[in-house]
Amino acid sequence: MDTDDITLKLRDVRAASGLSLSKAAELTGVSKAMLGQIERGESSPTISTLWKIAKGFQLPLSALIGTDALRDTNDGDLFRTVTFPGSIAVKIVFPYDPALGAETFHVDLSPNQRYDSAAHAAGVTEEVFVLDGTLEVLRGGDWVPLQSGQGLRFAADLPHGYRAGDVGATFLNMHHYVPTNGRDLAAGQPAMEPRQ
Amino acid sequence: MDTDDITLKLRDVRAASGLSLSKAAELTGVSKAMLGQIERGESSPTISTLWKIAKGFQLPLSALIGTDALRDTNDGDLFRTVTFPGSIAVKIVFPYDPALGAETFHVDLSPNQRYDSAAHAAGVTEEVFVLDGTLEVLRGGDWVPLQSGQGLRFAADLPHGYRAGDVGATFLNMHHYVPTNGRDLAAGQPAMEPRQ
DNA sequence: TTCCCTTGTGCGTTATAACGCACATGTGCT
DNA sequence: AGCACATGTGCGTTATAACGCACAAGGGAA
Repeated sequence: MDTDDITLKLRDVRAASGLSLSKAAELTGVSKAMLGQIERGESSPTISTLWKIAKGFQLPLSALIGTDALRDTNDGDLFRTVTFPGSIAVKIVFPYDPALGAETFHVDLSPNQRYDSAAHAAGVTEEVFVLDGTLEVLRGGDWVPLQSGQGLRFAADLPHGYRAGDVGATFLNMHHYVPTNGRDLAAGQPAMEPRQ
Repeated sequence: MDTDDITLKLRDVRAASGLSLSKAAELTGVSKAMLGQIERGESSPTISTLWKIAKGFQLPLSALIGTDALRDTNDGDLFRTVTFPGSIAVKIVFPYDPALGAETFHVDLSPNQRYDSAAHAAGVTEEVFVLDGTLEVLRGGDWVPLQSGQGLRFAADLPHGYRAGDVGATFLNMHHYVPTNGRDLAAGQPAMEPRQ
């Protein structure tokens, strides 16, 4: 999905409305020369003018931008690595997306390695799916044993921890945050600490 | 939803990944001075640079633009009926939870077996993580090849499909639905005003 | 035909997005 | 203390988005 699709979208939208460039310019507050250039792909509009156009046509921005571009991530060719406080390295399988409120990590623990996590924000839920080895998850006050191919879902707004077995453990770790409505982004922060 | 929220979104996204401006600049190909100005609302980025940023962070554009602004006016209510049409055997790893809006399946395809899925409801996002074998995912007209350990996130409100390789494929399939809590979707806000 | 209007595009100027570099501050380390 | 490094911001320059205006092409209507 490319950004040129905006040109097609705008052309279709304007054609559907039956408006000329002049009237569209008068309606949106964007000069008709600029509208023409955008439609021809000769200019990459700023979001400010994109917003003017969407407002003039009384349309959401999604009507101008390709829907695939709004949600498809880049092909997961290479994973970025992030380090949690506690010095375990995890790989990002699916990065945090505010629209989903979810992120997925790929974690690898050496034999008998343990990692404890403090309580996250209220409402945060974690899921664990063991890919290889054996793992124990501290949920509430109990260590829940998991084998390869097994999963566990638990509330992460309590202290919890992970402990690998004698052969180590590899598992996926999904974080689900509470849906952030609008601007209260501070409430649904992902759990990745600023660390390198 | 105001376009200034892009500043908040970008700040939040960058903080979530724990990246500095310098590293974010190196990752996205956008100068750190520009990233800083965007975060501070001192500049209205073009969609071209917005695309660079999204690509660098491996995020969809919706992670940077306010979701309210993107919502389609006639979306209507989304149905949470999960219909995973029969012909293939799936195992429920994590059942559907209304609080999360997510569910996870464990799918096993025999060699060269193919499964096509019709478009789901608008806004549904799927994630695929290959556990074993090789898999190809039909996303937006293209077959994306995936190997064991690789993942892909894509919009599932378009026709999509799965095709196993010569050795079959085992993969996790996560479905993310959109929370249906009523929100202001027609709220049009003015664009960012040019500075003087 | 001529006149008038509207269509979309091209041109020159202005505003500003984007860049590279340098600076001030802060933090950790010895 | 001092040093080294990283962070984020300010400055000057370049690239380009956006503007206003003017032009050429295509319709009708007389």
